[in-house]
Amino acid sequence: METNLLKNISVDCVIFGFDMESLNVLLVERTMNASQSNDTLFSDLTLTGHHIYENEDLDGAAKRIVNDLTGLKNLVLEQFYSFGELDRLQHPNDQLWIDQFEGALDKRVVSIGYYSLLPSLNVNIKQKGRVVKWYPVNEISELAYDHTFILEKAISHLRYKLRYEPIGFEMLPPKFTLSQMQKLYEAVLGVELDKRNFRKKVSQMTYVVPLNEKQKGVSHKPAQLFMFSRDVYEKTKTERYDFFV
Amino acid sequence: METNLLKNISVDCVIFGFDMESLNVLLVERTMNASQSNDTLFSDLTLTGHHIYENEDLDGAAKRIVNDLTGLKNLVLEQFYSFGELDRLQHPNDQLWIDQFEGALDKRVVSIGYYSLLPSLNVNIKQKGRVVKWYPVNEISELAYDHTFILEKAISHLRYKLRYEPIGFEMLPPKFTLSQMQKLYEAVLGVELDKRNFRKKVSQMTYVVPLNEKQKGVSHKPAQLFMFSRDVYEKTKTERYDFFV
DNA sequence: ACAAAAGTGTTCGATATACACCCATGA
DNA sequence: TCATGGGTGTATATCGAACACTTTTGT
Repeated sequence: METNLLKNISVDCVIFGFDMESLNVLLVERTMNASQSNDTLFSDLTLTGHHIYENEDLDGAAKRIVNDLTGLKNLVLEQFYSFGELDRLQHPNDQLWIDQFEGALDKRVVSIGYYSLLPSLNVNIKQKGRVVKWYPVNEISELAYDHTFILEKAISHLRYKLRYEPIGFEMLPPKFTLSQMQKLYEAVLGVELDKRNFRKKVSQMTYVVPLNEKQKGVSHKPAQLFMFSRDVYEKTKTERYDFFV
Repeated sequence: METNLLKNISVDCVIFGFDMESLNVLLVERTMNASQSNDTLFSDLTLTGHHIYENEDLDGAAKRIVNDLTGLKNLVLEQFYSFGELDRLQHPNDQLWIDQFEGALDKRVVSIGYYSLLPSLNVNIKQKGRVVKWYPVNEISELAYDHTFILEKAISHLRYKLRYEPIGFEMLPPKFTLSQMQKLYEAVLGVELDKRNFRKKVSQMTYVVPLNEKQKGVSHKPAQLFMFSRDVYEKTKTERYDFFV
């Protein structure tokens, strides 16, 4: 069914997850050994991406890439920016890697950036011989290729969007407490929020609906559980037309 | 200096302008005549775009495309979204056009969308045998290719951004009145604003600075002139970390 | 009984909204 | 002197920020 890969176009996916502590990203280890001695030449981390097929659209490619890694379907995927700098794959390490493993592909590649929000950290990552792990976004240093830049763009896009729209619930369990939701907002926005003021705001979000159910098995007062209703959100949202200073 | 065109990648530019009345877009007529009879087979409108060169980055390609059409350099250019639907160039008219004028290019093209804001409508458009005109965004019906979709994305991106950041001054003359600025905001946001409340907000924008100069030659009370200082803006802006319901 | 997180209200200042009249100029 | 758009202030309602104690559960 799938045909040729387009050698100049790829999709890179920034896969975000939340573990009730910090905002995390899935990264793949890229380790290159010398062909004879087997010494490690370099070892670094990349986002997950792939070239697109000729008969596949961009959203489809993003879906395929995340699905190949996590086995998940129907997840939130959003395109946020495209990257086409001339030198984006020109680091010597990148060149070595590309020559060895992707020799047929072109050195000039424009990559379309997508991000995905995962339901939780309990997903089973399909490792396929590569080491894939979650890393807290605050503890990531330099990535391979231009992936540090791509990640930064993704984070600021996510942050920007969360400020005005209810995204992010996909990183919480289907039933969540308000404290969990608050921690998510704090992790994404990188700021501490006041509990009472937070709850006052949330109580105006008609699409965050209380369930007839409480937390169980916690050694403190069990919290009320809530769910996010995209349905209610879509039906009640109104366009904002004013502007802010 | 420039080398090969990448056959699978193009950049499309949405060029916005403002004439103190409405928000406008530059569109190019695409008219196809039958080879013998010279009857018009179809005639419609497109945005302006072009494939990118192998040794040119995305921003550079966008700059080149707008410069070719307007002769302007150093204008605001911002990437907003990329378009890669399989059927985006599959309308029979598009196929006819591509076969005739761009035969060497591939039928599978991913296009990176940029928008540009022009200083005014007084720019000299380089016509190059094509008919290029400004059209009020509210009066545009169907465009060629997937350009209606691209335009819609561009408008909503512009609108979204104007609500939170001072962009759009590039569509005003360097010295402008508050009424002109208000009309711009109304045209972009698609809403009427209260004059006194608008001015109250603007007076908090330290980067909109009054000049020692007034309008001349108008048959009513001459208005105070203002300028936009990006410098002041960059120095005084603070990150917002809170969120809205 | 203790530890741990849940849950709750008020005050104060800032900001948004609604609204109407006089002013300076050119024709 | 008239037509045209420029320029201004106040009252009211709403929203954001700061802040501390009681409740419920498991151990």
